[in-house]
Amino acid sequence: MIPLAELRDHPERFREGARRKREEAPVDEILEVDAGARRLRSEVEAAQAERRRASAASRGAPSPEQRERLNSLRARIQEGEARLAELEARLQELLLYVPNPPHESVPDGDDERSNVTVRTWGEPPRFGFEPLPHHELGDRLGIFDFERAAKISGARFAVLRGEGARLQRALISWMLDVATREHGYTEVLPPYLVRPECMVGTANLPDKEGMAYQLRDDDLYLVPTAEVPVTNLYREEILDAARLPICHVAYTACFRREAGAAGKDTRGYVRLHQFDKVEMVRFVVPESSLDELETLTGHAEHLLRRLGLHHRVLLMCSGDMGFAQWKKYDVEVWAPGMRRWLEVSSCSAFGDFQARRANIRYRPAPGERPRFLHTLNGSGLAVPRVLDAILEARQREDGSVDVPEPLRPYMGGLERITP
RNA sequence: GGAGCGAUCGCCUAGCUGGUCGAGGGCGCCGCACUGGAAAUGCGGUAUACGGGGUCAACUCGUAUCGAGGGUUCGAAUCCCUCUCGCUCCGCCA
Repeated sequence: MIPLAELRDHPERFREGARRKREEAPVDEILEVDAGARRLRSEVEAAQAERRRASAASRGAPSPEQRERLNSLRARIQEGEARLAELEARLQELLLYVPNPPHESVPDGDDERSNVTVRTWGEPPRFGFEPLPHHELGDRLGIFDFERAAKISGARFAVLRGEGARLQRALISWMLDVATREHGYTEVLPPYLVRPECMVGTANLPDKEGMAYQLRDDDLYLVPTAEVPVTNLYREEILDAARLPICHVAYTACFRREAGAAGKDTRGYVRLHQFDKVEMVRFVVPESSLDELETLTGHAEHLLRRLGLHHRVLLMCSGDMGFAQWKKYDVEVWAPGMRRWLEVSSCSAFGDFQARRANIRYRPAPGERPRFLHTLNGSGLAVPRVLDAILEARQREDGSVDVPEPLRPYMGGLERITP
């Protein structure tokens, strides 16, 4: 949510922000509704002030004439209030559709072609043979079962078996341990079902309606990412500045309808309706927001370095970054079997955009007025694609796969998965 | 699923025989006094939103806000209705 007062004073900033993001923003309609609401509000307030005075003056025993006048005042006030409530509801609704303008360091561009590679780590692994894509490796190792997944749940679901399931579990545990032990995060294990206001708080609603699974009999959504429950942990709260930054890491399964992705990534363990992800969320003071984004991105990269996986960091251009983000980096890992980059983390700074929606504030110092804090989040990491990269990058000619060093303790010391 | 209780200012709480209640008390916090310094104590201050005025800062005026919405009334935190949320007990279940 963007501040109305700022939009009123500088509408061009938000028009420009939306233009850069290649999105629509109902700026003119907001200005119009706002102007009307303001006019009406002063009228209603004047009438209320009059009623208040008159009612107090005639306290206890209003004369018939006074009574009549007050009754007509009440009618006017009620009518005005009703119309005002409509206008304000409309205004609030419209404000939810104004995108967060990108930070000035965000490059302009239409789509992913304008993203900027800020750094690359490592080299693509070399093989003395033709490396296989992970789904073929997985078949040979017997760790994927897409056919039965489809039988029980449909397309874009996966069943992992044996060492595959174990490897996934190892990745989750290891990533949580690195985040908590080395990067200073506090682990939380949140609910997978959330109320609609949480989805609005993180801006997964109303703009991205249709992305999340909704329950039929209860007004709840299945979380599309841990970002939603974790960010909303402190909704409607005023936090002590001394507590900031608050850093949480959470593992959850994530559920996405992938409605707009028909035909995309249909092969392999890449794009699923349900997948595991470890997510980092930071609540910070506004001043440190963009530094925090670098820190957060660094944490995601660190995991890939430890796994020895070739990866790169992209600064998202304005047209490719999404409605709520202020600035965003994607971290992509190289999958040599498929010969393509896989997005395994998306690290975003939101400014106070989410904090306004979820009403998360902090008190800078005792006695001072509360301010909105800033939120950030980033994957650390999306598990399936990391697993893909591991399989593909660490495969041998005989179809076996070396378990990366850091994960071995989590696999009972297992060094290699063999067919 | 059944029964009951509750929702007030950062936190806890009073008010609920309708006006003097934006709202008392305590805690916390801020300032001052006292002190060598501190504790204790005393005094004062301490909500948010929107709008008007303003050297657009301090500040000041107005209006609203006692879970939400509606009703009764000249006037509602206080009375009535609906809803939401939370808690407790019973049932059920892992």
